[in-house]
Amino acid sequence: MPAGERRQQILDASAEVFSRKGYRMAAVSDVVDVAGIGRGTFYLYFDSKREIFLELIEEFFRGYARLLEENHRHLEEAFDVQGKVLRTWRDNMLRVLTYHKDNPHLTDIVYREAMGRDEDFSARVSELSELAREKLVAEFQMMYDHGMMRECDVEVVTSIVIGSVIYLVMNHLQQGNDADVETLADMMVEYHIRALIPEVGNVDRALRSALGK
Amino acid sequence: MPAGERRQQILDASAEVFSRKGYRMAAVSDVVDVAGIGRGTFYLYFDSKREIFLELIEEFFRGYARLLEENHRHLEEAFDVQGKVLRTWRDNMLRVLTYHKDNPHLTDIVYREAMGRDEDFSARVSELSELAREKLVAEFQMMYDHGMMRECDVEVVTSIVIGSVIYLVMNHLQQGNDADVETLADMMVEYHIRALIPEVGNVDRALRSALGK
Amino acid sequence: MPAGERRQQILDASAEVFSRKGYRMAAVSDVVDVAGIGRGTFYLYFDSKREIFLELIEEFFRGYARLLEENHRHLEEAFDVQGKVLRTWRDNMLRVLTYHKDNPHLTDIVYREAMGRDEDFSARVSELSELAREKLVAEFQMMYDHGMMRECDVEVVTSIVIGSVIYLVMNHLQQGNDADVETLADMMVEYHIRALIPEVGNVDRALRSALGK
Amino acid sequence: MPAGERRQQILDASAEVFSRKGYRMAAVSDVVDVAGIGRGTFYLYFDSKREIFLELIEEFFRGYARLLEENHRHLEEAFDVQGKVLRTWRDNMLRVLTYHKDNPHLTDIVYREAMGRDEDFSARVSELSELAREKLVAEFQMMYDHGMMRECDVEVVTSIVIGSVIYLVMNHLQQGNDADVETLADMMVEYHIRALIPEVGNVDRALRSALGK
DNA sequence: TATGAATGAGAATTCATTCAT
DNA sequence: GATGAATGAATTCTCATTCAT
Repeated sequence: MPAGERRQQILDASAEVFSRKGYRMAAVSDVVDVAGIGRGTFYLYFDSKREIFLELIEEFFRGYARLLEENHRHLEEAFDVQGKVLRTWRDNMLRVLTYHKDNPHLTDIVYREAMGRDEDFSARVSELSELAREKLVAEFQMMYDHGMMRECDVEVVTSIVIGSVIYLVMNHLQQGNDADVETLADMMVEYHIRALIPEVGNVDRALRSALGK
Repeated sequence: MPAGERRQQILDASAEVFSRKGYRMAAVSDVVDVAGIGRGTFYLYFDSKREIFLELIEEFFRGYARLLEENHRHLEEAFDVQGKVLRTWRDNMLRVLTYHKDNPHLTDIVYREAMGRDEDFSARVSELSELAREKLVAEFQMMYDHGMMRECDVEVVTSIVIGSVIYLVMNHLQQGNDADVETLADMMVEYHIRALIPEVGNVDRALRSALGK
Repeated sequence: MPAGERRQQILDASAEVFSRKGYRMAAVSDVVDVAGIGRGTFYLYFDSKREIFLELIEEFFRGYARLLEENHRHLEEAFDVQGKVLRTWRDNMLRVLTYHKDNPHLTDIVYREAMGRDEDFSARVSELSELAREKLVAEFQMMYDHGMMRECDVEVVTSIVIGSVIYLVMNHLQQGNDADVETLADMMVEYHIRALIPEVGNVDRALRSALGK
Repeated sequence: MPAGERRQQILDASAEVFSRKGYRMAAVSDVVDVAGIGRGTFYLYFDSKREIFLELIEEFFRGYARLLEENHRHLEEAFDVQGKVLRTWRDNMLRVLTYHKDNPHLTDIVYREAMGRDEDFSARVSELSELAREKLVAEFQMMYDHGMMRECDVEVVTSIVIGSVIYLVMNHLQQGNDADVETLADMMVEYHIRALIPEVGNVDRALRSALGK
């Protein structure tokens, strides 16, 4: 089997195992059993249990960062087109939810396991979280600067939105709770638009624009 | 030393240790060192490391549940008084944030550590989280039933609010992030009132009523 | 059992095991079996297998260094007394051989195991060997300076004597080969006096003086 | 590449690696890396790590035994020629030192590593050492029988000489300690002649004869 | 009640050897 | 012949828990 595939196979197995048992409870033994390989083979591809766990986290944030940058670009472009911003923001939210839904194990690992204070990797996790957060702050700042948000503390607002996304994902998109991701995105967007719109009188128009109805 | 005090002393020590090092990294050894007792003494008061951890979690949720019930009662009573509901809701939010701020170790343990999938206690944590969630759902349902919320999915809204609270607490009230809890409560309440108010035209009045300005 | 005794008990057991099986082949498991203690108990007293091995080596060289200093002092004092030097040198040699005979396990470990290139401790072993060697060089230099040795390269002579001592110890005093240590000392002393005496004509007198016959 | 050459190439690589890292620390991996061959190729030429190590030791002792036999023959022949014995003995010593100097890796392996108690090969090493020793004992016995040595314990004397040779080699001819091998041989021979000569009055003549001065 | 030395099950990791290509 | 990916037995070390004092 080609080295790349074998590596991915082990990554996949470990994602499943870490998600199911948690980092500490998961033994390398469990991972190799699921991957259907020998104990030593694991160490041909990864230096340690810690390393593969970090790799999964990096993988999640790599994809997430890419997505957020894409979103950022879409939003920037949307400002040039009349009435496009909110619709774009809604599409961005949909992509964020979809990303989590499509990567249930990684999502689980990042939001449940990696948060834990494990001196082995909590520093790196904080760093990556912070990077993601900064991208979101930038996005909100941009909307704020374009007068699309009422007077508010952008940092706090970002926390509110991120928290609501994470909690929504964990409660409605994980573990068989497969709510319809489009509906959830619409609800989220409506919620935050109502909360943030500068002129409440424009709410209906804004919602129509964002949700395409 | 009286048994009760000794027990609490150990609980306090373990809260600090678990919060600092995490459940898995924290050794019983660390706890007894901080508590200034012998290794065996620990086991006179608690059956196991798992048990004391669960006890801390129960302690957090016991206090939280009491608070939420109190909040619920206040809200119920508020419905009888003209223009009191939103102000009460704001007070409730303040109490929720204050509770977390006043119990930083327990907050840390519950939201960072206890989330982890550990067969030792994740079942119980889910159960307790669910109980807390149900109380919040009930509160929102009550507001909804009184026509204080627009047409929406109460479950989803509850998730959004809970997520925003947790993330705000973890990012703005933990670890030396000493934001002013009243200001945060006001921001939160304004945010969610704007998002949820049935008639957007009444927003200013609602905010004035809620925030007492 | 007092901590000091327990520690010594483990040291003794490990000396026996390391001497019998060698550092690499000896498992911590073997040591605790011989000591009659639990696996974890070992780690209450020593940080690692490497550490206890180094401790044994340090123990050997600590005793050896003390002995060599004592010898040095005796020799210095002997220069003040007519006809005492060679006799003292013979007593010193006897003490050296006796030290090795009395510490068979440590001797075995130092000369057979510790010589091996193990990056874990070979540096420290070299350092200690060098210290012992320097003391012996000093002793020979002192005799040389007092005109008790013919013109020669003191470094080379020291190597010759050390080598002969080690090989004699390993072949005649180890593993049940318990030759009489006094006889061996006499043979050694006679050998080296003959090899080193400045005036060959004085040999008989020198030997009589050294061997007390 | 012809099988014989390939085999020797691996032997050379392993000699270097074992000498540098020691038997236990050296991985088969290191050997194949140095030899520039594949992992499996190693096992086409040698059954195991143990086997190649033993092979190196056998190689050392094969050469050494050959040399000692040659020395023995020279000595036997020397007895027929007036005043030739000591000169021959000196030449023999020179060849012994030269052999070690010319085979630094094997020397290192035999005297540092192979001494270790490793059930894998220590029995064989003892056997080979004993064979070499016996040849040297025979040589000394022959000299003793021809009245060229004073009354003494030949076994002990052999130990002394072997020990001095080994220690001299390890301290003055290994690892960049590039002493002149002829000078060392002369010093050694002078030392042992002085120590062993039956009539001390003949020492000067003996030394002149041995060292050719 | 309080103690802390002792325990041993369990986990991560290494590396000599095999074998399908 | 040559290769190197795969293997798994074996080893070191940790730490929650017990129990004799």
